[in-house]
Amino acid sequence: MAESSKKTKGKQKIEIKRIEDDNDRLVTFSKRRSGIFKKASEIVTLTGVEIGVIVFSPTGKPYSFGHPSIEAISNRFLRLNLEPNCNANPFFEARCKARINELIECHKYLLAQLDNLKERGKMFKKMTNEKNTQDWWEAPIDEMHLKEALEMSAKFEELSKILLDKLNEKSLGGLGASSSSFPSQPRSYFPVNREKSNP
Amino acid sequence: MAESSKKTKGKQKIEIKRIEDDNDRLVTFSKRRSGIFKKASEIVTLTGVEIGVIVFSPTGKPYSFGHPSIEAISNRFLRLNLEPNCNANPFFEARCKARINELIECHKYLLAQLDNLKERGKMFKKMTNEKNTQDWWEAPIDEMHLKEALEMSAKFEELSKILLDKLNEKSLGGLGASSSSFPSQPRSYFPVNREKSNP
DNA sequence: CAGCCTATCGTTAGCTA
DNA sequence: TTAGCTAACGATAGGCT
Repeated sequence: MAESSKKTKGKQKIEIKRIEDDNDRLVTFSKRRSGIFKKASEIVTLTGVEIGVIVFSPTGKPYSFGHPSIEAISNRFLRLNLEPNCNANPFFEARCKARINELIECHKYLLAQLDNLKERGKMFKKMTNEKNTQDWWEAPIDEMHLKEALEMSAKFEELSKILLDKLNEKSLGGLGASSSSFPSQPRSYFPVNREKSNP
Repeated sequence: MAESSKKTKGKQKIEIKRIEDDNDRLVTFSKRRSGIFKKASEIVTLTGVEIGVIVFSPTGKPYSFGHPSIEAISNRFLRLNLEPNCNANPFFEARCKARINELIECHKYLLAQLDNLKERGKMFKKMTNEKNTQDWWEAPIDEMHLKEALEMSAKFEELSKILLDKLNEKSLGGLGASSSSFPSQPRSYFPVNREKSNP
């Protein structure tokens, strides 16, 4: 049929070079950031590796994705432990701990609800084999995202524990010799390929 | 034409779940790692942002991509200037902030899922007015608890904000007003939408 | 492990809201 | 800035070197 029937031009090929238009650049950034975070999430699920991504938007806002956490990745890569935090503030610490604990509780609750509903969703699917009902149910369920959410929950707990640990350790930690191991390689693009001390 | 003329099956759809076969997992990791690094490189060229990616292979090897460099990203994120001013606690603060933001992201994700399922639950109830189905559905749904969960979520955000504020207060009052360079709302993924001082 | 090869699938440019 | 929508484009599963 006539090409006039096409609603949009669809995705067009673009040159990989700076997008000059401010708005386009921002939109492209947002879309691609999401894409990268999704890819990162997928490679974690598929291969079970650890990954961390940090990106600053054109406006300077930081966004990050990390599994199991940015901190864990960062520490593993930098072989760096938390600074001793000389001027520790007990009040602050206590507050922080309390908050974290509340968040954990809240999160667990949400997760339980989610799991519960998910189960029920499955029951529903089993009970109704008619195609029309199956349709509206099946479409938005998106098993993958549910699974992801569950995994994120596990991650959440882990993060919380790490943070609490750090809060406790904090006053004990020594600064010292930690950070010498940062790779001195030219690490842009592609493998760093450093030798590993513990394979 | 006959399908026998096809040389390969091409890319097949796969479930996003752990690849059990060791070799497949490794190959997929390599391919996708390349893909992610390429995407990272492209977003840099297209939008001129700063990004850092660190990933550990299933065998434990570290690979990284960074623009302008992993250190720069890492430092910017951690609000570290590599200066000998090791007396400070910006490490702790920055990490704490990053953590909170990850939790927020995670939490919002879960909440969205929950909301989604809740909607579906309502639709289901509308569609089935038979008492028996209503029974197994209604019982465990517990609308009140759902509402509670949603409220807790709001509370969660509030708490997060409080915590972030405290973190900021602390850095200003605690040590010298030295480094205000790190945005006071280093929210990762899914902005928290606090007021901004410098848009 | 990295490269090549297709056929497919997933991502996203360009618009609109 | 986030949310659809299309139609193309680009990434990649599977298979083989």
